[in-house]
Amino acid sequence: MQKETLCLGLLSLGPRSGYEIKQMFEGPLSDFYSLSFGTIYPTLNNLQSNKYVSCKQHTQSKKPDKKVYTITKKGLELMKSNLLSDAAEYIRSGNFGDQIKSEFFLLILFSKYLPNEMLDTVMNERVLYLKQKLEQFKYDGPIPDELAALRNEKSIKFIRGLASTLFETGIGYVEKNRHLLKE
Amino acid sequence: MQKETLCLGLLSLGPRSGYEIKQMFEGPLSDFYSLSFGTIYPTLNNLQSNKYVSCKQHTQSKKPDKKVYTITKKGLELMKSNLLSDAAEYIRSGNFGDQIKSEFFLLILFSKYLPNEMLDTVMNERVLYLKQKLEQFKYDGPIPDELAALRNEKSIKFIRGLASTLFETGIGYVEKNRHLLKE
DNA sequence: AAGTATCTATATCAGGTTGATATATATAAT
DNA sequence: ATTATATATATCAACCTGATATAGATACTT
Repeated sequence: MQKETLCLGLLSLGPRSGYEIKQMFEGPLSDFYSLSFGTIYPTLNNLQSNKYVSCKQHTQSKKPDKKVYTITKKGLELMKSNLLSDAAEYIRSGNFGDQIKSEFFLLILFSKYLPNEMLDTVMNERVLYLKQKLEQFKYDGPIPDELAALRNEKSIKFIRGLASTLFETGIGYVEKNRHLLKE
Repeated sequence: MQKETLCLGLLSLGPRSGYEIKQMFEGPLSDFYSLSFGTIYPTLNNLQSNKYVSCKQHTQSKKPDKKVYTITKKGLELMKSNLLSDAAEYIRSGNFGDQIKSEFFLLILFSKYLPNEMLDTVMNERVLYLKQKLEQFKYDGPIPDELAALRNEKSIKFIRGLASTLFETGIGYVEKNRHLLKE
């Protein structure tokens, strides 16, 4: 998916700054997709100069200006149109898998060359990480209003459920089978 | 993990050409990690000029030479040493998650802007892909000798089991809950 | 029998992305 | 008082990817 379409899509969920978009990629989206500042900021500037988003500068005393972007009608139309062609391209290409780089997996793959202590630490930290992530996906307590609206979105519900199930399964498998890597 | 360490690690499983390493990334490794030709070939050349791998040219009549690389003792030592520092860095960094770019996830996230037919096709193709992958991970029939040796590796058994469980869970969830995205 | 497509096999490179760094201030912790 | 962390935007070298070039073998199709 083009970075423009992705940024427009995120802005369609509500007005946000570049910094806040990055926070989404580092938080709830981190297990699915990510973009760096070096991509986000130029993309937003480009979208703005083509009138796909509008920008309100929130001047804060002696802090750098906070630029909050809002998607325009023109931007929403472009997003919908691009999304459709992206989906068509996804089908056409035949690449239905995800692009993944897993450091953890590589460490497991070559684990016979690692001391047992190191392998244990890697496993412990990974399981801890997965459990934290699971809690975040399952969390149903109070959150800021603008995020609460997202909770009711069908796609968000579906994704949270999928992520929870997968993380639970992953944790269970690792805890049950990690001993197999030693012995 | 450095590309050198990764290539050495794969060559530690048996001698291979650059093309064959790429095939591993497109096949069984595709859901965990990948490198492109533009990275693999220069890396192998670099490893060779530093004597971490040796190279045997298999001249085939009028086909381009096939360069089969074998890890050296020096290379194995470098690999083990790098692996240890990579594991330490994994712990130190605090980044226990994987780097993921999932086109499928983005299409689901923005699925309310997609026509139902398109969403159905995306879902059908994705489930089909997951089922094929699952079969590959579970497959226990005859395979070439050099691959059969890998089957007995503890790490491979662990990973195949993990992948099978996760794919099964993913397929089950999508089939049971995909209707929630419409309505 | 000729033509098309796909597979093996290596190599290079433009273009795009990342990860690091720079800048500036506020706040929390030590 | 100092250090570390968080907010906030921007830029850029270094690196990686995806595309393209080359070249012959094999498979299939009309």
